[in-house]
Amino acid sequence: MNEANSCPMDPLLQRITGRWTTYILWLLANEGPLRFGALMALMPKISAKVLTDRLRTLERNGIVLRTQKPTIPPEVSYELTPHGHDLETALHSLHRVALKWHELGWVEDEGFPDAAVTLKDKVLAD
Amino acid sequence: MNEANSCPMDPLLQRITGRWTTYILWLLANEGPLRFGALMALMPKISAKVLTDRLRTLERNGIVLRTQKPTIPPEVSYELTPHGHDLETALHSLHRVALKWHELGWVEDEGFPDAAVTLKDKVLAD
DNA sequence: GTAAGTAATTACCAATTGGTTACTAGTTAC
DNA sequence: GTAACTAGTAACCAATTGGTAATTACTTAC
Repeated sequence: MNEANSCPMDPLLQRITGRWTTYILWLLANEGPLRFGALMALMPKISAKVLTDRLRTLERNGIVLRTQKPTIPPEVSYELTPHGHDLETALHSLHRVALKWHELGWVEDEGFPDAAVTLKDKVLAD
Repeated sequence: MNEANSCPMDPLLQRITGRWTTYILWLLANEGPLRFGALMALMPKISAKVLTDRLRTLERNGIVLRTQKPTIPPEVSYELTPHGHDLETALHSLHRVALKWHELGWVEDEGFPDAAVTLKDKVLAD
């Protein structure tokens, strides 16, 4: 587990992390199956192109299942596969951290309000 | 928590996920403080430029602490801040999934060997 | 007859990201 | 005297990513 080559964490992270990817997984884990349009509505800043790309990749990886009714207009929904459900514990754990940090007033690229204590470099005397 | 605006998951994920970022956090969580060179050795494919960038961002966000001895040659090491330690439970949970999927033979962009069951689109009759 | 609704895909362009090479500093070992 | 050691930084270029607008298909409502 000490060499990147043999550590299974790296390939996993490459596929489930990244802009939007983990958030999509969290939404599916937390809310259950969602239609394409519902996912778009839950992520106002994402474009259809990127959402499609992320869902296709997750599908290829066996993490998300796509279900379509070939009607017009089409109705397509997405849910976690049985394997995808393996991620739920970790996602809920991350969510707990998110809530905690939110309460603490954590801000992106500014850190925590108590930053004076934790943010600065430590410089050890020579 | 249903609107992306108000959901604290999105800002958290934006800062701790992404190529290499989560893996760096996992290494620091799992192995303790590590020097720059040790991190490079554990990630043969990362470049110094990218590693520096990821560490700087994590530092700005109060998740990683940088400690330097101003000697020559310099000695710099990185560790999780107290807040950074909040992520340990989630990271270990992800690691458990990584081990399980690895055992199941999961392959990036090919999914699981039992893909026939989970990978294909479901098409519901009209 | 015309517009709306859904889940995309395509093409094109702009922005962001990442790779590579060279360079730095002061001490120690050869 | 010269090379190695460490943790970067800067400059430049190539590759990847993402945004936007246009388009599709058929049905239903106005």
